[in-house]
Amino acid sequence: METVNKKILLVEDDPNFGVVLKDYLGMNDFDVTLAKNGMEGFEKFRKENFDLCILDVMMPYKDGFTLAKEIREKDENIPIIFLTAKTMKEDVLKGYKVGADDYLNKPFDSEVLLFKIKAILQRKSTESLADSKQFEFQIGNFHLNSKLRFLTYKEEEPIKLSPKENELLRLLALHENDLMPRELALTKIWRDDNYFTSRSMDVYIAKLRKYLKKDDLVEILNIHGEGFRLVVKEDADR
Amino acid sequence: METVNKKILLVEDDPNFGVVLKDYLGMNDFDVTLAKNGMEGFEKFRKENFDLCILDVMMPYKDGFTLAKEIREKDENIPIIFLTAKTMKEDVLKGYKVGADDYLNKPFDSEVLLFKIKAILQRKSTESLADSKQFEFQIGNFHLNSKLRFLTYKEEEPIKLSPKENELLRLLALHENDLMPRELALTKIWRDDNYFTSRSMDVYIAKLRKYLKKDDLVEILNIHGEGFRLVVKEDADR
DNA sequence: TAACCATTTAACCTAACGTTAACAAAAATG
DNA sequence: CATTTTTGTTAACGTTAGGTTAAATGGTTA
Repeated sequence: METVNKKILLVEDDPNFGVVLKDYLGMNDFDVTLAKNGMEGFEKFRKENFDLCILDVMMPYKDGFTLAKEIREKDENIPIIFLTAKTMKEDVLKGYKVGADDYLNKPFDSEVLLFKIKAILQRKSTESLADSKQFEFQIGNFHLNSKLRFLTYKEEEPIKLSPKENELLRLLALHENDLMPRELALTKIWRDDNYFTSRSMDVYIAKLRKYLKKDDLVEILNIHGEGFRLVVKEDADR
Repeated sequence: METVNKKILLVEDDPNFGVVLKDYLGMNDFDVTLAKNGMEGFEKFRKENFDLCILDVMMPYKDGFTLAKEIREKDENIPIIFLTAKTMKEDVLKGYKVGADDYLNKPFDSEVLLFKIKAILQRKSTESLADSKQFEFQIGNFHLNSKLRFLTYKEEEPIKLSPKENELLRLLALHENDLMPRELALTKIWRDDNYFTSRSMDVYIAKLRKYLKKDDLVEILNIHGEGFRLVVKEDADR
């Protein structure tokens, strides 16, 4: 089968290390573009469509986090792996805020990096099955405009939705009458699947249920241990 | 969320190394069963449902390759990783013949093993998404939706099934009118074949019989000492 | 700084689930 | 036909997931 190599943007200021890593990844069937600093990295990012970014944190002029933030503005889904010399907690936190997919502390085993890359790309590729560009939904007698974050019941005044409410309802709508796995919402919306994000999600399910109570045809059911299901019953009139 | 740990069968004759490795994997959220030789390894493999096998090649009585061949006869898809002291070409070839998924030469970096395991399991799990599993069944007048865990009788309100009820009924349906061996359900669903899981399964058979009582055409028969049979009689009307 | 809003965290409660025990019935064994 | 093994059924129990409300946090804006 014809398979195109995955494209990786590698931003690393140490030229020796950068070239070695680039060659290593190249030998493993990745197309690697090497940038020597954050500035150059962003330029290259804008010109090409990469599948994954590997960013050194400690770089002159523009550090990895700042670069990541800029990259995220252009593409909120691209996987980012940080290379960092320090294990400092604040750095890790900072990284997660800009949506790091993984971390590696230098020095690291190159084979480990390879497996992380493969694992992330695989995860993303299965996730993207759920990716959709649909932003408007008819849900029973409700209409959801996910771009404007409006939920309208019949001819009433639209209800304003918060970002999280909106994303969650949209994800449910994308799976209308089908299972929307907990894990999917947590990784897509909260970007982290742990006890607290899970509880947070439950809070938002409660909020959505409150909104949706207006329409008897619509309800959010739980499938224990699996996720939720947005059920839209057939209108008896039709 | 209910996430069951992956089960690994580790067959390693060096007791010290075996225990260390078992503990290390255990710390990383794997359930590891350790066997001291090929014989014991195969016994344990038959009793439980593992997700992956790690086999030492050099072992007394029964070497890793022979064991792998036996394991492959029972399950042609289970991932196998070989641990070997030598890098000899013929061994590598021999390993690939029995379908090795990966190799590690001793001594190896434990973190590398960890990433190999994760990568392999992830690959297998996405592969298995593709081999279209059947999740919907017509059972007499019942309809089973195994994805949403619903059992619907004619036009009545669907009955919610618990995960175990659902899996068990699905397994019976896959063997409709045929024997569904006890051992199969126990290893596949309970992942362990012992007295207690066996009694637990009987409890679930009772629950399913209660649900299925609505339809005279459907019943679960026991075949003493063998297993169960989901019988669907022909509808006289058709 | 105060006031506001979205989100997270905490606390507490209920429902769902699976296992186990206990006892009954049926089938196999010899 | 007495005994053992396997299966059937019910109920109690402990654990975990989910539901709900309110308070804490944190960022933004006036």
